[in-house]
Amino acid sequence: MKAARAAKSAETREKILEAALELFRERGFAETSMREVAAQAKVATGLAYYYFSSKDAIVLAFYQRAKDDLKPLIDEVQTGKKLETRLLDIIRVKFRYFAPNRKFLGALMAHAADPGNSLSPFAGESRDVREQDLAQFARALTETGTPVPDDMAAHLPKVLWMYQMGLILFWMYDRSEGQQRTARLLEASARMVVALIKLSSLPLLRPARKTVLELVEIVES
Amino acid sequence: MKAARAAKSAETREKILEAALELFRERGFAETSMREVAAQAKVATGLAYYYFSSKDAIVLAFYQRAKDDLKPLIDEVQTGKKLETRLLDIIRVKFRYFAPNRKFLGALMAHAADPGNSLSPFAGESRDVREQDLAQFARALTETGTPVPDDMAAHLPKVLWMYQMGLILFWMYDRSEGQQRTARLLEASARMVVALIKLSSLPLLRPARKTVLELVEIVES
DNA sequence: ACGTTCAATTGAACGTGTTCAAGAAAGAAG
DNA sequence: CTTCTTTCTTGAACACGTTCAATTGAACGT
Repeated sequence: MKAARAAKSAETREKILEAALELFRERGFAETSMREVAAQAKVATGLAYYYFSSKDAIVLAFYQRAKDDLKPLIDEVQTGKKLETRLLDIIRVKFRYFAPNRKFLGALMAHAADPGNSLSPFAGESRDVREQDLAQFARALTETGTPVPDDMAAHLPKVLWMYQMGLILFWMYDRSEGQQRTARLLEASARMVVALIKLSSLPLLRPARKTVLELVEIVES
Repeated sequence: MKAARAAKSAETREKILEAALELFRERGFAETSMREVAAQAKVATGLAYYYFSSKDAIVLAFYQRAKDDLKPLIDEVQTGKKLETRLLDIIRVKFRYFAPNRKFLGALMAHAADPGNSLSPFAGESRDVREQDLAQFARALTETGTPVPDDMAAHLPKVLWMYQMGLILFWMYDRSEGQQRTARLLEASARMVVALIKLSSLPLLRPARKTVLELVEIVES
């Protein structure tokens, strides 16, 4: 029986992942050792490394799972008629989903921020997550019939993705109760982002648009 | 003799700092061990910890020294008549100074990006550095006689500081030869930043300015 | 000169993330 | 059933950042 073996293996992997996430949530990422994770999952230390290539990889696995969990939750919310509503809904769904793990998600950011790591796990592994995010923003733009200048169309989803990432970073640092500061920033900034997109279609603002596009192209090159 | 003792102590500290920076530059931050640093400085491992509370603290010490080194270099350049020239000059001076250490400075960012570290060394220790940066941008604004709306005046230096930090982050990641992408981004973005500041004085744009200010105030609260 | 004091210095020790040689378990092949 | 192969699983071992009890040695009071 090949399937039973694979199932048992997946089960063990899951057991380790759950044990780790539980401890990360309780005690924090840095404060939890791989030995404790293994003990909690009732396996030997080395086995955690058989299933996960590093401690960071565990957080990354959670991140991958989040991608799959979030897909239907976001699809459910891709109904609003206005772009602003869609942006708010998409981002709020993510905040709600990640809320219990808010504190230790920062640990991932910390390592991802290290330029030395650009080739390593993160760039490659998190590509699917980013692709999915981009598709969601692209969908929100087209389905709401938001008019977008031709030269901006290719870049706008990525710009919205960066906007989202900035908000998530702010959210991870946000120590206000219930992260209400992030909530306010989200509302105010989403309004502004949408206003800017609308303004960008005005013929009068063509030079300004070209200037911004120049920046975007340097950043993405 | 008390002074001789203190001088010797400072000398040892300097010896360790130099040994560390040399190895960090050659081999990278993560790839250099504290034992190697101590060996290079010809002292015992523990002594490095007598002078520096952690490995990160060594990079921080370099960062502190940079602040003092940069002060006269930037003063020298605070002469341009136009705000754009000043911004370009100030930021270019920093790039030039940090260039040899570009790769390992990222290591500091990585740890500083961890939300769990907000109370720890970085927030406190890097305050002076930030204060000095803010003062430099404030000086550039006033000495060039740039007209700034009253409600923006208090925030603008910090906004410029954030702009600078964004550029530095981009620069640390920039793998293009001689970081030419950063050079181009700097030029294009500085032009835009200055244009935006000028536009912000137009009475017609008062509502837009208020919107942006609302965001800035949420972020800084 | 002699003991006292305290900054400076040492190297072993701790707990960490990670690796690895060795072994157990489970199918496949004969 | 026996042997071979592949997949899991183990725990000791490694190098790391960091801590610490112990030692040195220079300045000081007497």
